[in-house]
Amino acid sequence: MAKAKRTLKWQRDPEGMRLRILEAAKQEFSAHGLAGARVDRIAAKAGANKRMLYYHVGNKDELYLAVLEGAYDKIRSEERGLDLEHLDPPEAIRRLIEFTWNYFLRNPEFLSLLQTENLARAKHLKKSTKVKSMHSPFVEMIRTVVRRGVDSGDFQVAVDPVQLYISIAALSFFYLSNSATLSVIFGRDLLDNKAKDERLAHMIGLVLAALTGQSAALFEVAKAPKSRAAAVQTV
Amino acid sequence: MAKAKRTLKWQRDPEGMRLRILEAAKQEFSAHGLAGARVDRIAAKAGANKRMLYYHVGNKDELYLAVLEGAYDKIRSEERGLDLEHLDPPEAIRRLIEFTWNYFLRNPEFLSLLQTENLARAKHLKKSTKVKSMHSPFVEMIRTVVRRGVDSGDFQVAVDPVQLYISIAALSFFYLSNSATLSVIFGRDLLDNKAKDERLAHMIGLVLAALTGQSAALFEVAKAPKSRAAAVQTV
DNA sequence: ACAGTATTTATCCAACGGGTTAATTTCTCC
DNA sequence: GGAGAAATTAACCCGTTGGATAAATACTGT
Repeated sequence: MAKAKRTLKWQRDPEGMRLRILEAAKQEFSAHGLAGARVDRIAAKAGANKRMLYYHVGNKDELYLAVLEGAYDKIRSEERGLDLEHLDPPEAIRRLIEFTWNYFLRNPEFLSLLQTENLARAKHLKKSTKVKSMHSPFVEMIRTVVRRGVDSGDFQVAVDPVQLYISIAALSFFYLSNSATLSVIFGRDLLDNKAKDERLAHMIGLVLAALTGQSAALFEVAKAPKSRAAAVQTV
Repeated sequence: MAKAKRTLKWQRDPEGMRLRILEAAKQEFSAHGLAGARVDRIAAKAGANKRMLYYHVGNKDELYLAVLEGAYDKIRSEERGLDLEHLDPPEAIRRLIEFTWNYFLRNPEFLSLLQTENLARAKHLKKSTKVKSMHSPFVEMIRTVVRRGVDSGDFQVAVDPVQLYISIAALSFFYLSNSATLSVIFGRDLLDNKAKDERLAHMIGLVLAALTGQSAALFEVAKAPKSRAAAVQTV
């Protein structure tokens, strides 16, 4: 009784509320896409009233854009924390692939949001000056790493850093974002631990083999006796 | 007058109608996703009445599944038409990459549909026994090509064919399906002809370099004089 | 303590959207 | 040539949904 009095009817918490709204919106948009997302569900998940969304962020589209900007902001921030410049080039590339893979694994909503935004042909992203100014540090990182690798003789090729960046992202992104349909097609779970480990090893092997020309050392199997090669490959 | 009499009010054409409905539905679902698609728009695009959709195909979900099944059917059919078994292994892989790239370019709705279905975690695909039974011939193709390549000494590695298949698809798929956001992020059009040519060359170079270990021959730039290497790379 | 403002709640509503019902027209086969 | 089935049209139904309005409640500074 006395307690009920202390917690009157509600407390003010604008910042907390805004964060809860954005978090709820992120979940809702990534789970259902833009058209499939329900404003009422976002409000409910945020423990709020629907009116609050409009008060603190804006209408559905503005809400969506805020979520998208937040997602880019987050990955850019983590990317900046990765220091690859001083590693030897093959190790730097390996770390880059591992980071990308793990980031996507840890943030599946990011993948969904990008898929959704691309379905919309980046209509919203184009309007966001904020995101346009958030350049990934990876392109320059890759450029210098590749240059160093070529100079040191580790790498055989001076590959376009943008292409390489896209390729590294692609190898992880597609596997994870399309794992649902791929798992059905192949009739096996691509997301169990064994499959994930194999995928990471494959991606690292593929990219490093291409750059260094040392296929043998990077994929498990080399030009070993054929019988053994056949045995080791995982299928 | 006499003519107007001949074309009374409408003609019967169940097969044609069904096809027009499915084509319209494909466009609508790929342009707007499942939740964003509008049944009325599909009807209008098909030059039909909304009731016709339900009469000839079913409700929205069934319509969507029919479209999805049609999309898989089409790509599997074209895949079967590709005969790579008798080519020498590097050439076979090159053709495989080119086919994948061009198929995705020619059928952007296929990409969108897959994105949409993955956003839905393959909920509909799982219910389709039809699609589950449509195995891609590429996995076995790749398996034998890789085996031949290893035996002949063209390839240094016996890579898992499923992994390679996914990787080849990934390199094209991600680039194209995410070209809208990537173009904004990089501030350049990834779909103009020059960019597309470069992308195809990059993908072929990457995969073949990894398999053969001959990076130099495959990417444009080798361990040439550094100044030249820097000049040639595109960025 | 109280006036003014920021924050939150409780309703409401008009448009939309998927789906249905019932009537109408064309075709086919006897 | 007409009866019955197949195909198509037109109109309607009703729950949902994004968004708006207005009133209530909790802070803040003075």
